[in-house]
Amino acid sequence: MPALNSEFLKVISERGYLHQCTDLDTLDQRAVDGMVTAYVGYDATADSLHIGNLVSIMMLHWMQQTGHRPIVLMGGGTTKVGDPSGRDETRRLLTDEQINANISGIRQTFDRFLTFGDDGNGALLVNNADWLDKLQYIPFLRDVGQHFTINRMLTFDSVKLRLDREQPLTFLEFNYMILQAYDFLELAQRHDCALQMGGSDQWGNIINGVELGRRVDNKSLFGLTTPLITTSSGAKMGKTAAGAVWLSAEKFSPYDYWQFWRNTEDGDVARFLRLFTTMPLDEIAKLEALEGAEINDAKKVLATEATRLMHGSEAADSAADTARQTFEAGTVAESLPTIEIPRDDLAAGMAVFALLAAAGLTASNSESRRLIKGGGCRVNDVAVKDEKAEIGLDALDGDGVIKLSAGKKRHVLVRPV
RNA sequence: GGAGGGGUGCCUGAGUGGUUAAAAGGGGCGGACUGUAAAUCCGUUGACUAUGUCUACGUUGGUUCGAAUCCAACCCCCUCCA
Repeated sequence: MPALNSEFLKVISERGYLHQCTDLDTLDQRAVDGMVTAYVGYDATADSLHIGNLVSIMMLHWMQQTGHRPIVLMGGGTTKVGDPSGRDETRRLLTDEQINANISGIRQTFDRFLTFGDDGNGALLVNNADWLDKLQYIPFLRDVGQHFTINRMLTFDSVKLRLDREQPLTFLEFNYMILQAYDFLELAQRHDCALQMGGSDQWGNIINGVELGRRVDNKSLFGLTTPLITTSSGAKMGKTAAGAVWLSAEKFSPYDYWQFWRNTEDGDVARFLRLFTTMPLDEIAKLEALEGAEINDAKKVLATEATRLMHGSEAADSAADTARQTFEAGTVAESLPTIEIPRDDLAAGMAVFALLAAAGLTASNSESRRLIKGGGCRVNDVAVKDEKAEIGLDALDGDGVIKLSAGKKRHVLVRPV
């Protein structure tokens, strides 16, 4: 790879965000010559983004930090179609209300990473429903559709894989790549956007946009993708006991978020520090040199820094402190997740398995019983042996709470009210 | 429209009348070992205050003492033909 000259691409490349680029040298020169405008699109399939979106968010962040202008494209229009990439099944169709609610949930995340504004390199947030909803079918087919051949569309992974696996692909979904390509064209025309970025699974969709720009407006547009982030043992990143790792604090608490990063595999720590924190590379290099149990120190830095970016310093420090008290000092941290239960219920005696389920540590009473039978449940750090065990007010500790644990890592405080 | 194949638990996938809440693997959860890591080993993996009851093999009915398994209708998917 030739040496990069632009600050933007240097950072992107050194920190590990760069996977593929349509024309790296020319893009590099553009970024040296002046401000580049780039976008990443996010479909509104849920009311929060998740950890898988974080790489591209960080890339937008660095882009702005290095003097360029990021655009966040909310897929209010494309969500109505559904991206078939990487899926065997048609996406569930969402209503307009759901999509709009999801968009308002998602946009909050970006305030942490980008500075929005109309002047200079202030970030923009746009919604492709603004132009897609208004499209006229025949004019669109004539203006845009003529530039796509079915022959070529069938060769893209998003389509090809589905057909190869003999899974149905609806005509609706088949149109997704055209609409995404058209988005790029619109953003190029409206905001002089020259670069689309995204995950490696978006490569096909992205180059369609690049080609459409050249054919329709004779513009030279660029595409750049990030690698799919997996753990060093090969698993897809971002699955925990609770499901996906969400970015919104409502769906996934800062404490859980901190814990997620704290439990990173050894082999991933340095890579994740580069990708998911803004620490200088030389400091990361120092942490990377740690070996054995000392890697835990690097993991704590990773957890705190990543949480700081997402939820702020206060939440990050608090999560780190809660973890320290719980795992290292062996004390009961007041800031652990807490559930409240009626004092009368507790006074009458409550089955531990019911409490586990009520605390959300298990999904059902049956699961609670299995947990207890397997020796995985503790009350105030004492293992519960009898699956029918009950506890009452006498289980309250000096602070008036009960510490309930499922396994070694998941703890909840029970507070009578 | 015609012919054939198929729809099983979170996923993949066995099972063609009865010890089948359904083999096996994956994933998840818990335990042991550790460093809140990985690897490995062990246990567990429908619900219900529970030696039992209920719900579950696309849907709805039927046959039978007994159905994921047989029959009928319907829904959905795939392949080939028109």
